[in-house]
Formats: sequence, structure tokens, C-alpha cells
Amino acid sequence: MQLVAPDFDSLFAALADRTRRDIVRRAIDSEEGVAELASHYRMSFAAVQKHIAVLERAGLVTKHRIGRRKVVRTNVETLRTARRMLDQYEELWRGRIDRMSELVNEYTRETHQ
Amino acid sequence: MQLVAPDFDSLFAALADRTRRDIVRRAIDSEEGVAELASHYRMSFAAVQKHIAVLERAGLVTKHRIGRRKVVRTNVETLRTARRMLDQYEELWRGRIDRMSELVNEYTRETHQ
DNA sequence: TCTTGATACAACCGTATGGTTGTATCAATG
DNA sequence: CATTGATACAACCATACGGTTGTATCAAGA
Repeated sequence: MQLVAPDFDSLFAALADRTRRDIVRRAIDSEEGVAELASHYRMSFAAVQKHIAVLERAGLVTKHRIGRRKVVRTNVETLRTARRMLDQYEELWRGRIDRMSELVNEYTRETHQ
Repeated sequence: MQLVAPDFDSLFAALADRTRRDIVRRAIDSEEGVAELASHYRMSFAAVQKHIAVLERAGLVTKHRIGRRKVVRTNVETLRTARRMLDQYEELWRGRIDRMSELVNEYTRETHQ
């Protein structure tokens, strides 16, 4: 269920920061609001808020109002999108290996018959 | 065979650019030098050279002298490192689901016995 | 309704990034 | 060994990024 075309630029850029990766990790199985998340890091509330905004724009987290807090939840589907992107490289690599083996086989047939 | 501790910041940052991802893709199964790679993009030779330097620092490609060219090859192992990082999130997610099912089971035992 | 806890946003600052052009290095080959 | 094809690097510019402080919005609860 892919809602929007994945923007890999902002997706990988969002993952290229230790604090943001840590927020993604925490938001997988916790139900913390922005302030609670911020309390874990040695930077201002506003800085963490900006990190969360970056993650939100990349589709990596969503926010949901609960009482007067806004709880941050990781969107695992977007993580899978990134993973699938890397899997495509792996497939290309596999294809390369296969073509190489094919070449070796042809060489063997042609010269050692 | 992990030579250096992976720097996920520079690794994901390197992947957060369309041109660089395309270079990685090409360098998986081609044997192009820097100039040949550069010819595919509508930017200066130096710009592409810088992109390749970013990929090299992130461990995503290596350069090998062949004749008077320097051929760029993708380091698939580094791509796998990034993939494994994302897999860890998936595992956390699995663990969360498991704990939730566990809770539901306990609830069922305690109330419906 | 008025307060206030929680979040959002704007302005600013230093540094990093992605691009350019120009010059320097370096090794294969005539 | 001098040339030159191929790559590297330095300097510069505009814009983006990660952090700060300060102010504004917004909805829950006394």
C-alpha cells in the first residue's frame, strides 16, 4: 500500500543522522510525545522537534494526538521501502554474478569440448 | 569481513542523492572510469568526481587503476551493511508485535478461562 | 473562560553540501 | 623524455542543515 512515490533523497537523508535514527528506533515500540522523546537527548526541545519534522516529511514517523500530547510512531512501511531499494542493488549484483558464471560456462564449452 | 566500524551517517548521507545512487547502480556491473561515468550526467566532470569521492569515503565504491583510467567499482558489502541496519528496525518491530500478541494471550487466559 | 502544559514556528548563526571554473599531478605512450 | 589523456584538488558561490533562543498556537482541565 504505497500512498506516495518514495522520495529516496529525503528518506536516506533523514536516516543519515544518529539522533534521528535513535528517534526512529524508540518510536517503534514506545508511545512517547515530542517532549518525552526530547528528554533523551542533550539538545534543545526545538532541535528534537525539527528532527521529528524531518522524519515526518520523509514519511518515517507519524504523529497522533493523545490527550494533550502528540505521540510519535514509526512508519515501518517506509523503512521497508528503503530496504527494498537496497535489495534492488543486491539483485543487480546477483545478475552480474549470474552473467559471469554464464560466460565461464560458455568458455568451458567452447574450449574444453 | 568488516574492516572498519560502519559510519551510518556518511553511509546514508551518500545514498541520499539521486546521482550518487545512480553511480552506485552503474558501478555494480560496469567497468567505467571517472570520465566515462561523468559523461552520463549533465554536470561538470569535477562535480561527478566529488560525488564519487563521497561514495568512496562512505565505503560504497572503490577505485582501481586500469591502464590510465581509474575504474570505479561498487562495494556490495557496504550496501549490505546498510541493509542490515534497516533489518534491525524490522526485528524491533517483530519483537513489538510478539509482545503485543503475548499480552493478548495473557488477557485471553485470565478472562476467558 | 482562563490557564497552562505541549507543540509549532520564526529568526538567526556557523558549517556542510553541491555545484562551478581553473590549475596541478600523474602515469601511459609516441 | 616530453606529451597528453585521465584524474585530483583548490577556491569560490549559493543554498541547505543542525543547532540555538524566543514567540505563537492550541487544546485540556481547573
